[in-house]
Amino acid sequence: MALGTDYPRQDCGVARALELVGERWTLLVLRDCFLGVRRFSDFQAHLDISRGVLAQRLDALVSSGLLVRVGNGHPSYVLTDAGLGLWPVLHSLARWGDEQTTGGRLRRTWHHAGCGELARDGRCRSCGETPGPADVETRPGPAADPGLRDDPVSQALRLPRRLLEPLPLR
Amino acid sequence: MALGTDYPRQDCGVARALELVGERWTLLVLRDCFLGVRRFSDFQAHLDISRGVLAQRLDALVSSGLLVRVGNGHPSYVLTDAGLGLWPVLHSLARWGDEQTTGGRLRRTWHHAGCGELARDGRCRSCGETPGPADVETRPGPAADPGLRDDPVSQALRLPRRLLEPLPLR
DNA sequence: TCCTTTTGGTTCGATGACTAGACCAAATGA
DNA sequence: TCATTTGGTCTAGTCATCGAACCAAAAGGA
Repeated sequence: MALGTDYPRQDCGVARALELVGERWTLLVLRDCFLGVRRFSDFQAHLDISRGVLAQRLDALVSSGLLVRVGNGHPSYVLTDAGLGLWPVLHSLARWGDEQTTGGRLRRTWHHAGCGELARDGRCRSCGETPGPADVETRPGPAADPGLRDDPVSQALRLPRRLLEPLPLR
Repeated sequence: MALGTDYPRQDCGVARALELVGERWTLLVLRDCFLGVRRFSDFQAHLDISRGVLAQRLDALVSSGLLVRVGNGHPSYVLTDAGLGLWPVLHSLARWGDEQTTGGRLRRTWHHAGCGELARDGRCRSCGETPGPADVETRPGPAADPGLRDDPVSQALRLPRRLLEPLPLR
């Protein structure tokens, strides 16, 4: 890997993970994948990321096997099993970020679909299971700021959504 | 925050979290804090990080309230409650990084002290509890590479260690 | 079919971040 | 008291990221 992106002499899973997902924007691209974003222009509209960096991040995620490029023409980018394994990381990171900056109120809530809300450790408060991302539903939470963005992706995310399902755009 | 480090127009806990801990090296500094590293020179010896960036990261972590500087002379850097809240993130990230790069064998294992090994979701396989970091013990795992480093911190981490306790150095 | 628009990029120059290495003052230890 | 360690700062060079312009292929409409 290129200088400035790897940690070659660290014997630790955190360092190996950060070589795959530690660059600027990468975890936000993957978060969007969980939310149902799949196409280049939708990532761009939702993230305000420069096109060059977005192209480089998508390429890197595909070549490291976290995303697959689906379709010949204008492709979709879809999480692989390796990418799906990041769900616990992204869920705990989202919760911690909200806790630090809103005093515990969430910008977005996470639910075991048809059951109960998820606790901090990812378990359903109602049934005690730890659902995978395909069984999780998300909704805007009490600390959401609807005035911050108005792109089509943000609009679609104002309704309850099942994770991983493509957003109803275009 | 400086340009290139924040995500000002993202209404999401992940973005807020990454503004606090998303810069290069920051999560590895915090990982070292959980492992018991507390002093500037020990971070430097263990991380091979440039001194300027290490100083900037420690300053930033102190001013965002994730670390406190303890002592007048040569200070120690110790996790606050806010910093301790990152334990689930770092544990799941370490596991995922190992899974991606060693085929599931761990570079380091995590145990509920005096009880059982931790599962991927942080629960003790033996008693079912989810211990906080103060009750977790860590040991080199089957995928550890003892030839990679030979600094004093790495040597101290070859024995079982309780998280958060200062390493027996100097 | 042709024409237009959208999409998915690439390329460019400017700016900001990270690097290794030199340097230094205060704290510590003998 | 003196030498060494520690915890930094500073600098010049390299690398990454930025916004903007540009472009070809794909998709959609007449």
